[in-house]
Amino acid sequence: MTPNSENVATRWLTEAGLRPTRQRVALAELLVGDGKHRHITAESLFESAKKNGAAVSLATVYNTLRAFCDAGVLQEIPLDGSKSYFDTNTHDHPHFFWEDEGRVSDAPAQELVIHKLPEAPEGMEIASVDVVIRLRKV
Amino acid sequence: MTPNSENVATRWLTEAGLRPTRQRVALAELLVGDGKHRHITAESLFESAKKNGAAVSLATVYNTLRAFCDAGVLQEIPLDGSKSYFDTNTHDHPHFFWEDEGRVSDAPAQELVIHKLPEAPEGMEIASVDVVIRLRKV
DNA sequence: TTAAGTGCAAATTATTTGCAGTAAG
DNA sequence: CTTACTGCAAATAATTTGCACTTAA
Repeated sequence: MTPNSENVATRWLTEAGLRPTRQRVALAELLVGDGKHRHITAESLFESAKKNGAAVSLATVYNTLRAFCDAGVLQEIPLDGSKSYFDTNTHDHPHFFWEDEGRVSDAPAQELVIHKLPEAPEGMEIASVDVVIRLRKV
Repeated sequence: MTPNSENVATRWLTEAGLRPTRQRVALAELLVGDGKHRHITAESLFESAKKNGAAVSLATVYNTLRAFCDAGVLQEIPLDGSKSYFDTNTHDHPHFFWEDEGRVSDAPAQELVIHKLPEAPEGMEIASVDVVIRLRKV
């Protein structure tokens, strides 16, 4: 927790048009406090919060993640399987999914070059292009 | 239902090493009976089965879809959101996801050209590359 | 002051499982 | 015959919601 991580978190929230409540600031601090991107699930964020002594209920973690997504400062990573994964990096970029660990990480974006992309059908536009590279042990 | 769709379905099952029971043949017929690819959910397949007079329980639909995936003749489509989608086309190919309808369709594969792909990290190999193009109304 | 946010516990949704019965090889 | 499959109902897992309480603006 850097000295100004709370300010970073608070700014991040207000810029997204979200009221910086105690719980939200605590969660935002864990997400963007050090300027690095994170890949989390509701459960994993809830655990880190507890570890950091932040009193937040699991329901609030869910509601907060949903609010962050709606505000556009967080993005859900499309994976099959039961849990939802979120990423603080909201730019289109590829992900590695480590099948045996059930873990997500960023794939180097500059190493993915899409040369040609299908056009959106009539009356539609492309909201995003999600690329997930699934990895398994050799 | 073409005259030989039952044979197609039965062959599809036995080739996958699955016992062609009455329920499985009925479901396989709905999936591959006419040689076209399908995008379905457990619920949607259950509904079509009922509509076609096939008596199959929902639990069996789930178990069967899981068995088909394990056998490699069906593939889960990675999407966020609560439901699981499945595709009878098991080759790596891009999908359109129609956000407002919650529907999946194939994107023209020949129009996606990936020119450069991140390498798999040490000790890992790429199992598949999933590309989902999310569409929204203009 | 007041609308938005929070925390429980209960509800919902998608999916899986235990187990007794049924059927395919 | 024997082992895998099926169906139900109950269990589980992730997530959402209703509602009384709290708090930021």
